[in-house]
Formats: sequence, structure tokens, C-alpha cells
Amino acid sequence: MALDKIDRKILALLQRDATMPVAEIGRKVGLSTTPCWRRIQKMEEEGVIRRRVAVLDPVKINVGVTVFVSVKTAEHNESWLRKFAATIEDFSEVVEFYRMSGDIDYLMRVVVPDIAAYDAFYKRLIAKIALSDVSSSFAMEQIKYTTALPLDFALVNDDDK
Amino acid sequence: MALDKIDRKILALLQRDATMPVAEIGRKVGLSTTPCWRRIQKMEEEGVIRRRVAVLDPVKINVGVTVFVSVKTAEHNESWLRKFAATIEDFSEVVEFYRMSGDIDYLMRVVVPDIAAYDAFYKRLIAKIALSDVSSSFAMEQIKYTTALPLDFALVNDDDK
DNA sequence: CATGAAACGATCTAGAG
DNA sequence: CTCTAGATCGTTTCATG
Repeated sequence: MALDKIDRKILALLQRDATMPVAEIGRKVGLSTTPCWRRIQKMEEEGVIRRRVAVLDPVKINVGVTVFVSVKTAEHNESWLRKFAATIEDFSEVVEFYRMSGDIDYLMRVVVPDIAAYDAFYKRLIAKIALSDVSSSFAMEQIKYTTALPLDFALVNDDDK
Repeated sequence: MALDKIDRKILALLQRDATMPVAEIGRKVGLSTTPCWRRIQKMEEEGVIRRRVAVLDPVKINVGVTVFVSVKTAEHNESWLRKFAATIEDFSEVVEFYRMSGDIDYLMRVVVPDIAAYDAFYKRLIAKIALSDVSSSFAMEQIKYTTALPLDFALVNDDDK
């Protein structure tokens, strides 16, 4: 699970473009095809690389509006959370869902075409599960969105400079 | 830019797994290789498919902690926003950044290894740009995270059932 | 004009040294 | 790690309806 400098370079490239041929990746990180391919293979087995996916344009598929939904609840037991999580899993509009510390209990990011669609989503949600306090904040603009995680913190085992 | 039922099926598959061979996608949507390949090609040209990327495991690359940072500001002009956006662009820890409506002006999602690293990020941020009111909320658990957007709202041009 | 079969070339994957 | 070779897949061409 410890990654060296070359592994991080490979990951950086694959986070930007997963279609890049192994030979080209190898060339960019100073490796020939086979060892580069072996490293990628290993990182996939270890689960460092989870999957390769297509990223779509939200506006072009008509989900240009992002809403952040804060939820407070009276229930705080494990079984209720599992039910809540299972419910949210079925809502494809919810793309992110976090259990929070502080004054709000849960935060979710919801993507919809417009306000009306958000209202419809909201009604379907509260019909499925009882939520004591729900607050919605609309995003006016998505200034930055990336699937690429920072690699600066990844643990290094060996002593490369 | 209008997508039919087959296009949406293709996109659904590619959002889950971008390594799936065109022939197999075609088989699943009831098309042979060439027309399926043409559809994918077209959606890439139109920008519906933005890119294909590798999705990494946050915990395995040591950024398991998510922090939502709310920002209020006194400045509300366009040039200040551009400077702010450019600053954020350089912070790889900030993976999402939104201009909001309501009582908070901006919201960002930040990924870091731990609280200490967040503090270091915070200090670097406020050293770069003056922010009047910053509030941080820590996520205890990421219950759901997906890069797959809902396709139910995509506009349909033709009259397939 | 869209489809599909087939052929080509690039890439992946695996083995041996 | 390099070299090699076979399997697989992306991409183009062409015939068909």
C-alpha cells in the first residue's frame, strides 16, 4: 500500500486520462511497458485504483443544478442510519452523502435539472423517511470540480529523492 | 445534444466501467460494434462524455478526511472572484468549489489526511487571500460518493417508448 | 443513410530470460 | 527490467439492406 514517486506519477496521469496507453505512461515516468503495466496491475489489485469511469458533462445531461441538503435528525442509532443510507442509495440524484460532526448531522449533494425537480426530489425523500430538520442551499456556479485526489500525502516507503 | 434511450444506456454503462469493450456495450444495448462505437465517438465530440479517468481510494492515498469549508466575504465583484477561483485552482486539496446562494457565499470540499493537515491547508489558504468569515465542518463518514450522474433527466428527441 | 461483417493495426497481457 | 509473442480490442473499410 506504500507508493513511491513513480507510482504517484502513474496515478496522477491516470487520474487525468485513463485512456492513455501503458507504453506512453511508461515513457513519461521513465519505465518500459511491462514494469509500468505491473505497477498499474498491482495498484488495481490493492484497490488503490478503484475503477475507471467516464465523466459526463452535468449540463449536457440536464443536471446542471447542484443543491446541498443539510439534515438534522432526532434518531441517532445505528439501525436508523442504515435505513437512511439504504434509502439514499436508491436516489440517483444524490451523488454524495456524508455523516457530519457539528450542528448538522448529515450533508448531501444533490444534482437536478432545476428547482422544480429539486422540489419533486424533496417530496419523494421525505415521503420515504422521516427527517426532523432539512435545509437546502443552492449552488449558483460550480467553480471547480475534479475527481482527481491530491497525491502529495500518499505514504512513501523507500528513500527516493 | 439530444440523447435517446440507447445513448443513455451506453452512458450508464460507461459511468460504471469505462474499460468495457465497445463490442460488449453494443451487445448489452442491442447494437453491433460499429454503430455503438459511432455513438460513443459522437458523444465524446459533443462533450457529453468529458473524459475517462481512474478513480482512486481516498483512504489508500491518505486523504481519508473530508472537510466542508463555508466562506463569507465582503468582496462581491467579478475580479475578486476570478482571483479567488485562480487561487483555489492551485490547491489540489480542494476537489469541489461552489458559489452559493443564501447566507454563505462559497462552499468547498477539501480532502486531507487529518486535522493537522487541514490546519496547515487553512493557514496556507488565508495567507494567499483575505476571507472575512470561514467555517469548517468535518465529515465523520462518507456514506455515498459516486461520479455517476443521474441520466433520468437527459432530454430525449425521438419518440422511443 | 444506417447497419453489420470483416480486416487491420494498436494495445493489452503474459511468459521467459 | 527487457524482449518476445499471442490474445484482445479499437478503428477503419466496405458491402448490404
